[in-house]
Amino acid sequence: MSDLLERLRERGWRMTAQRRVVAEVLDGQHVHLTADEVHARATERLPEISRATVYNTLGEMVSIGEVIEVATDGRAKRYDPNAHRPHQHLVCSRCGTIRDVHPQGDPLAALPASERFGFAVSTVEVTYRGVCPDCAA
Amino acid sequence: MSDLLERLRERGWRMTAQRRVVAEVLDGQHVHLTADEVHARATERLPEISRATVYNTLGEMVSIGEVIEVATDGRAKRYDPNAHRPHQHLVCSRCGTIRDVHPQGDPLAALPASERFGFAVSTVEVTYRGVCPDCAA
DNA sequence: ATCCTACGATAGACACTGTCTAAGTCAAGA
DNA sequence: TCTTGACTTAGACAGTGTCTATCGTAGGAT
Repeated sequence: MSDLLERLRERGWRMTAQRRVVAEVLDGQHVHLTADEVHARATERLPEISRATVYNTLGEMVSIGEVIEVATDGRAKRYDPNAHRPHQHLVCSRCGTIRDVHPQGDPLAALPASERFGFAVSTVEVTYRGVCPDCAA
Repeated sequence: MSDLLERLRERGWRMTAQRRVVAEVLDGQHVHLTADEVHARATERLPEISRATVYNTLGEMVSIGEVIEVATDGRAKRYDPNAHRPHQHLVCSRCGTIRDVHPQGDPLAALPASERFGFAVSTVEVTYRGVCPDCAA
C-alpha cells in the first residue's frame, strides 16, 4: 500500500512512528494539504507528534524529491505526494483547493532561447486559476 | 510619467501622499518588490507611512487589476506593476530574482476541456525555474 | 476660503506560517 | 543488551500579513 513509506525505507531512513504517520497521511490524500493540515491529521493518529517534526519530515521528503511543494498563494505551502508523474495544478480562486491536471504538450517549448536570458531553465510550473463548480454554485 | 498614478486618479481614487508614494515606488522599479520592500522604499520619501497602508494600497491595486501579485515561493508575495502586458516569470532557483518573459502561444490552450473539471478557468501563471547567468558562474 | 464628512492613514495588537535551539528519546547496529 | 547518533519535542522566535479603534484629511459643498 504505502509506496512512499517503502521508498523512504530504501533510502535508509530511520523508521519512526512519526515519519510513518506523516507518510501515511500524505499517501492517503488526493488533495494537497498544508503542513499544519498534515499535522492536524497526524495528531489524530499520534497525539504527541510535534509541529516541528511534521515540518522537518515534509522538508526532507521534498528535498529528496518524493514530495512536491506547491506555493499557489502567498500563504501556506501545500504538499503534493504525486511527485513521480509530471502534472500541473488547477486552483480555485475562491476556496483555494487544488486539482492535478495534465496539459498537452511541453510547456518548456513555449519559451524560445531569446527569452531565456542566459538562464539554464530546468522546470516549469503552470498554475491555472478559476472558479470551481462548488464555488460557482 | 506615472501612468499608474494617472489611471488610479481616473478610477476616482482619493489622491493621498501615501498612495502617490506607493505608486511611484512600484512604477520606478523593474524588479518585483515584496510588500515590506515597498514599505522600506516608501519610508525613504514619506517617513511616517505605515505598514498597514502599504499593504492596503497594494491590495487595492491588485484587486482592480493594476498590479499583479506573484507568489513564487512560500514566503513574501511580490508585486509586479507590469499588469498591462501579459507575461510570465523566470525565477532563479538560487538567488530568487525574477525576470519577466514572454512565451509564445496561449498557455490556456494547452488545457483541454476534459482536464478542467468544471472549473471556469480564467488565468494561467507560468513560472520557469532555472539558474541565472550570475549564479551559474 | 472655510466647513463637513466619509474615506483613508495610523499604531499596534494579533494571527498564521515557518524556523531554531536545547534537551530528552529511541531505532538499529554492535 | 548496550551504545550512539539520528530523531523528536516544547516552546521561543521571526517574517508576513490582517484587523481594530482612533485620528487625519481630500475634496465636494457652502
